[in-house]
Amino acid sequence: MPELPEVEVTRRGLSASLPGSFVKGADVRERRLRQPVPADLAATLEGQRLVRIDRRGKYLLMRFDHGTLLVHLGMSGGLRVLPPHTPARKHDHVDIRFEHAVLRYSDPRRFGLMLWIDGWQDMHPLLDSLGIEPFGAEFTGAWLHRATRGRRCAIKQFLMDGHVLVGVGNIYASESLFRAGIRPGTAARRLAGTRCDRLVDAVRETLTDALAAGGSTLRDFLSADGEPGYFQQHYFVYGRDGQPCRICGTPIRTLRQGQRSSFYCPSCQK
DNA sequence: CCACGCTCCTGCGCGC
DNA sequence: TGCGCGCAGGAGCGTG
Repeated sequence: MPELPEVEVTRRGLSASLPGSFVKGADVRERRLRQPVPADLAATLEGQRLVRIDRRGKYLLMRFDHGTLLVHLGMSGGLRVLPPHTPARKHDHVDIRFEHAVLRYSDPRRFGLMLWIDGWQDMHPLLDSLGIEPFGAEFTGAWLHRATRGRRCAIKQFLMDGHVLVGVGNIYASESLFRAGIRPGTAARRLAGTRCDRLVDAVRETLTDALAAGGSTLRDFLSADGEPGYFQQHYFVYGRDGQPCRICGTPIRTLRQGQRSSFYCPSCQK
């Protein structure tokens, strides 16, 4: 499932070939995503040049001459650059046709999103309330310590709250907490300053490693050129219930938090 | 403001 | 071999 590293890998992949190209047309085969794909998307995009691609959290912001195509990959979404006239398969919902390539959006579970915003000012409710970026200067131990004061929720759920911090989903939340030596069920407000420092470092390291490995994958994710990422081979705890901790050998345990599975080592994490 | 649970959707793995 | 079931999950939204 695309988390921040996968989205960033996609952004870089697309940015290598598409900017500067003009849209010849678009084909929307399935409009029913999280919100409906605009009915007039093809008419809107036709003739516009793709200038560049930005990212905010897990949203991709494709900057065209007159506005921004906002794309979220949801759970199972992917964007790929393909040769013109490549036949569409099941779940290939949207094509944006450029002169020398087609940008294809596929999303079996249709949790993704594709919306048009006029201009480049990112005036959209979905973007207004997003939290801070994990690679931004604001994200420090001091910030985390302050932000968690009074919060009774578990630190794992706090990390995954996109209105606080963007880009950390279920997989990397578990992985980051393992690296920081903090149990996922710990109440956010009980973290002392030094543990906040350590957690901030762990989040950055986890995301950096995932990015360097090309993003992770469960089953669905392919980067922009169609190559799967390989970070999943490096998971310390995610999906490893009952298997020995890679550090100390203690069996990894699982925990249900807010309808999500968390994984942790009862020995390495306190 | 905060915490929590529900919802969207499809593919896969499991048990029988 | 096939069927039905439960699970996976980002994030908005409604409720208390």
